[in-house]
Amino acid sequence: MAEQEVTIYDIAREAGVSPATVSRVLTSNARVSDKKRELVEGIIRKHDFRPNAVARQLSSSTRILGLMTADIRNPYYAALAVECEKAANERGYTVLLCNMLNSRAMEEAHLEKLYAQRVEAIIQIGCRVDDLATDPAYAELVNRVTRTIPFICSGKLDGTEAYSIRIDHAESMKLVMEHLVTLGHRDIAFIGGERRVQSTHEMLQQYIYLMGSHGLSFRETYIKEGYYDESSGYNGMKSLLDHDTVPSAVIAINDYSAIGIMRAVFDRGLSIPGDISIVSFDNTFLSEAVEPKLTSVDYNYPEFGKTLVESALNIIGKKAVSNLQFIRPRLIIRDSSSGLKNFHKNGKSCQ
Amino acid sequence: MAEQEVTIYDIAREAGVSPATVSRVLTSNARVSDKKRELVEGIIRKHDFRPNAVARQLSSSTRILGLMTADIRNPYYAALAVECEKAANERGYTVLLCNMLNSRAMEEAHLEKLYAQRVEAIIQIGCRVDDLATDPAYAELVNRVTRTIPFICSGKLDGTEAYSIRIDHAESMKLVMEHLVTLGHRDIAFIGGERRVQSTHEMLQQYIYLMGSHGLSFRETYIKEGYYDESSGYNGMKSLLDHDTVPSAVIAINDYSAIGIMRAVFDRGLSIPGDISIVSFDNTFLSEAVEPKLTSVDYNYPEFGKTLVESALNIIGKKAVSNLQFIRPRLIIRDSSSGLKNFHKNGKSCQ
DNA sequence: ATGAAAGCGCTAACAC
DNA sequence: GTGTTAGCGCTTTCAT
Repeated sequence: MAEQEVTIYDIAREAGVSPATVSRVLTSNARVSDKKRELVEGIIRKHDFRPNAVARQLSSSTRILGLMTADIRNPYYAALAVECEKAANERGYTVLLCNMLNSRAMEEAHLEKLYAQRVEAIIQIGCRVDDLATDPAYAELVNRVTRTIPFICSGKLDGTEAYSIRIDHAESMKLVMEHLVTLGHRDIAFIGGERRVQSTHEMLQQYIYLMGSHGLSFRETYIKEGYYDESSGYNGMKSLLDHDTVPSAVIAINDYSAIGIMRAVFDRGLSIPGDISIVSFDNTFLSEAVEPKLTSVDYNYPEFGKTLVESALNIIGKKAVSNLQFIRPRLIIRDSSSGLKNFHKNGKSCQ
Repeated sequence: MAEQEVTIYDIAREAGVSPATVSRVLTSNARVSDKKRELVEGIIRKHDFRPNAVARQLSSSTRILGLMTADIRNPYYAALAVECEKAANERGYTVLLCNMLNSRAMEEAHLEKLYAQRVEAIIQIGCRVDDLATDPAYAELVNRVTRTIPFICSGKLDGTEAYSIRIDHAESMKLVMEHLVTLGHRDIAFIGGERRVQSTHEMLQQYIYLMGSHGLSFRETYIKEGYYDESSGYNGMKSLLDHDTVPSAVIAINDYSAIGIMRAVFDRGLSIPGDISIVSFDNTFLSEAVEPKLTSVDYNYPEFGKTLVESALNIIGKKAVSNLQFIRPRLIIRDSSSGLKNFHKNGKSCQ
């Protein structure tokens, strides 16, 4: 450590050329004679010189994208964040990842930070942008940002110029419901999620609508609101088993809560999918890590990430981008769902 | 979008003061008269001015820490990365997070990037620094970096000036073995992990040693090498059940592979911990998400993250920091381990 | 306490 | 093709 920084000027002096020439071989934005190019490249190699990215960013563009996620420890966000990063890297961009950890204060702090950093666009996945009712204070902050920086999110922000690239949650629910109805299920419950969250709201609405349109009887008690974690699933399912007619199929708000639901089912000595079918959303690695493997709705993370990043870059490049785009979900059918009354499927009466 | 950037000069002109004064109120590094301070602050607020962080970084320090992790989608790295970020934020630092996605090419690319970005220190968790045998090419690259930037890692890098803050894996294994031996287990298997990885190597060695020191008979076939995922656990356990005397306890290389091991056990109609006890490492959220909940070794992520970051900051601040520090593991006892021959613990014969 | 001015390390006109 | 020069937006001596 502790060594004088080598700069472009040192290289230039040693090569007997101007700093501009060194810059040219570095960026290859202009032609330089082979002779000088090789000379300069040699000296750069000799000193292991790496141009200061901060200085570069100050005089040209930063080529940095800001990515704000709710909580990277959640597999859903981790999967999507990684895909965004891949897509960005492919286009020569770096991603500055911020974790909001479900704190509204951090959310604002990170937005400010990314703005100060003059990233070229900000992509936000989760948190305020997922609210059913937009927080006016946050909208105002975003409006400040969008005066100079494109803002793309996975949800919506009423009263702002935010671009939205979101999952078609109604379509997701439709895939799930049709799958279950086709299998013969008529008593279908929905566990987990908060109504104040846009996506959950849409799913809930679609769930109720489809129960009706399929001629199934809708019961308010078949909806168990909660959060998005294991214990929400467990508690929701437990209360369903305690106080109600047992449904033949359960829709979990996500994979994680499905794990809790499964635990509650097993606790009662019931089997999956023999006694109860379970279907979830997100299709994270958890879907394949549990037994039976979960039937789950997939959002095509590589494409989702790519769409977010490509849209950001197109907006930066002044190309026309639709304000609202949808990601088409698809159902991945595994072992947690099966036809009604299909007991003892594998010749086992328990587990 | 598209609006002329407001700079410190604009603020200065409007306030009738010099740019230096505006800078002073921004940084509060020097005293400014209350009168001018309030005047300037008013104008800053009026324009919602935020100083350009890139320009700041160029003229003073960046206050950025580079964090390289193997794969953020792995709950272990996610947990640790988040704690590092928290610790850094508390000290006024920003974290630039890089995902190596288990690719050696990305690992080098990210190291170069962080170097170019002139981060004040680089923390690497996972990948090359976890290898038993240091990759000389990577060591050389790191040596280049450490000429100007402190490098801290979770493993080791022979022949470099890297600081090491690592888990005491031998101690981890000791905790696990003593727990199992105390419960009466004598046939203990070890599933998952690669020998070429330093941590696995240490655990394996300690496992063999402790089998001996406890007078238990060691069988080579009780060691099933693999990777660190669910299917490694599943396949390892399956082969154990197929070809060998069934052990009464299994040590899993991590939570994720433990899930696979559990699946293989259940597939055979055996119970946990009734027939087989399972203990794992990492204590990620998965330990609590499965049934039965896993007994697992915890690494105190908040403290681990804090130690990494504090050490980095101390090195930056030229304070004395030990080249090698250890994180003390602790065992979290849950439901997947119990006394030998404790069948039908909960009155259930199955599941 | 405050202003003038010199960087920080690089890029990009502009001139030759 | 190549060098000169003026920024990019801020911080920080150095005077006053």
